[in-house]
Amino acid sequence: MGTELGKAFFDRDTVLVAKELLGKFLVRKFRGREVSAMITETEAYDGSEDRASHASKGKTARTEIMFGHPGVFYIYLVYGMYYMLNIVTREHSHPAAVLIRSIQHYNGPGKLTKFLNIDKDLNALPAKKSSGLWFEDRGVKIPPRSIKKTRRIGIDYAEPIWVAKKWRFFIER
DNA sequence: ACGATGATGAAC
DNA sequence: TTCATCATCGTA
Repeated sequence: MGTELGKAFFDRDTVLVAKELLGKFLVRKFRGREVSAMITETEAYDGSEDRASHASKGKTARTEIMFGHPGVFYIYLVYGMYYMLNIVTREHSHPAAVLIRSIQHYNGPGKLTKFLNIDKDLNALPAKKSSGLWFEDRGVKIPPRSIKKTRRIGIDYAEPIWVAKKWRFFIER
């Protein structure tokens, strides 16, 4: 079908990875069924200085995954009911990740994880077929002019300099 | 505008 | 051990 994205893809600049994930496919194999959808919206969280990032609290039981190897899923529960899907970027010890905010036909990070049956069971697993969740390049090219960037969503508690970063990317429809 | 609903991190 | 907060969403 497509080319599976390996560790090297994620071992790069977080903002670049967030941008390049647009147009790539998220593939989920669960209970014998395979479902896939194109990624349409992402957000970058980079470094422990980024006050919008969980990594700004330092290394804790929850956030240590962000300090680990690239290409590993970081999944957590928010508001008691929605799982957020992140993929770790950059080299080991540099905490960073990209939040997958939307896939085609499912707008919103909580809705896409529900649709793809993604929960904490996948937390800390690498993005590869044997994990049941992975990324594929299927040759879709998103023209640069149709990539929009804005501030990130739901992080207004952070300091203005971090709120102002235009690290949310999406494909204009 | 707000409540659902539970894990997390910080305070005590 | 308690408390406020939260990378959201559906209903209003």
